[in-house]
Amino acid sequence: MEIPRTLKVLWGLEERRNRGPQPALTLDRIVATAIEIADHDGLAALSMARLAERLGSAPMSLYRHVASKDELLVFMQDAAPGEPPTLPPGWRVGLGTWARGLQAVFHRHPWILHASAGRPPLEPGQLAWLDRGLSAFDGTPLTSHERLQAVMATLYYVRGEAQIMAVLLTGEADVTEDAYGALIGSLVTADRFPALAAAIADGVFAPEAEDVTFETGLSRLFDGIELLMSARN
Amino acid sequence: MEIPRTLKVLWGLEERRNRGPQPALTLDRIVATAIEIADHDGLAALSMARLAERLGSAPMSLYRHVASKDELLVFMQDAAPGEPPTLPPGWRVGLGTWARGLQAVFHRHPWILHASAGRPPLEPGQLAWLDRGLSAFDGTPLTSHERLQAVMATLYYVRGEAQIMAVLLTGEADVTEDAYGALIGSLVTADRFPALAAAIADGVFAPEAEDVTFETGLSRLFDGIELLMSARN
DNA sequence: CGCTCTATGCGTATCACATACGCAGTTAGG
DNA sequence: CCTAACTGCGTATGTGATACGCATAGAGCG
Repeated sequence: MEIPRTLKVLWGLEERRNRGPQPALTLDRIVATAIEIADHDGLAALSMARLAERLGSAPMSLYRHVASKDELLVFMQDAAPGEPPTLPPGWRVGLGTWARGLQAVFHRHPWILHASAGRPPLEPGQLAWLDRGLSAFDGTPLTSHERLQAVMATLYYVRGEAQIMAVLLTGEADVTEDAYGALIGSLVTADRFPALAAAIADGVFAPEAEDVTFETGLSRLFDGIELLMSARN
Repeated sequence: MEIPRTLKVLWGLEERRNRGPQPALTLDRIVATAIEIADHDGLAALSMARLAERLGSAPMSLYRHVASKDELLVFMQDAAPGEPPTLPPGWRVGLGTWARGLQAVFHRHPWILHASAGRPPLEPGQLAWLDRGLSAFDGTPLTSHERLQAVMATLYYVRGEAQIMAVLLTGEADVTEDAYGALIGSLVTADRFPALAAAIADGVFAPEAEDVTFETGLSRLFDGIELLMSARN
């Protein structure tokens, strides 16, 4: 079982010698700048050339610190979420805080959703969040397995929501929000999409009160978890 | 309010003249072949050149039928899911069938998760699925708004799960499943990740019975929806 | 029945990008 | 002070998307 280089670096397992010149570039600085670019201009705008330019170095210099662009993306994914929030007591508020913190991360760094995880999490940053999420259930009667499944379900929900909402908020939309209502109304006919047409007729796509979706769905999920828990008491 | 060309094509609103030579290439054939490539070799392997080669034409010929590669991706996203499944009666089984159908789509076409939606759905394929999902609640006491939120929550959950699981199943993993348990056990220490360490000690990452996650979490969510519904009766 | 106009296939060229390879300069430790 | 371990980076190569414009095919009009 060989630990991949990328993980070794992330966990600080790489022995650093100290022979050569003073590094003008650090991995931290590279990753931080790459995150800035991705946050500001999107993942597509992040090229090794642009990154090097922003860092004041030549493109190839980056490869002394990063094996490939893919590895850089892994580093970025691990660093961008930062420390998970401190959770208030009570599993429901606690996990709610965790979920909203995660949502905020995805809103701040939407590109994380495009850079795929690649495997079950083994990066320290990811594990810190997972650990914090699990800690919300300290003192509850759920088994470890149930706790993990509850946290993962929450993660799925938050991630899915963020992904659907991401591009909507990025402003890439080729149709404005106002035009959307009109367009969908004209395209959706009752004979072809009966249930949807009925919903539209009830005004579900009117521009008011739409952004409660996240909280509402989360409450459903938490209600379900609570039901499981109360079956244990 | 101008309807983007892409949507016009998808909804068949484009008037087709019929003057020139018989097209050797059709949009349908292009999209179907592109989906094949993406399914088989991943989205990264889908280049206009490779696609053209598979179609027996020159790369630039594709641009007569598709405005750009991005537009092609939208067409692919719309076509790949196919028809939504017919739902059995009863909202819970119905929505469950819908969710599992959607999960199957994501497993069959994992690249859909990477190609971003771009906006709230306006493609006929997406709307067909949304409509079918909503139809699961026919005859229930939920309001249109609540139905939409329930379906969207389910969508978020399924999509999030698929995205986390996708690359795991693609086999890109740089760490085998067996090695994973050992690795995570050695990296996660109780002082740094107490809750996670406890869970691991309880064997949550042992290789047995892990894939029930999808159904379990979905049951939690459905329980929450059911609670809302029974409050209405 | 030939003319014309629209649509199609595609060759060429350009530009952006990731990255292999190897040289040259730098400095800590012997 | 000298040498090995490192760093920065110039050059070159291959891939990919796509603008532009030419040549051609065939439907409908005269």
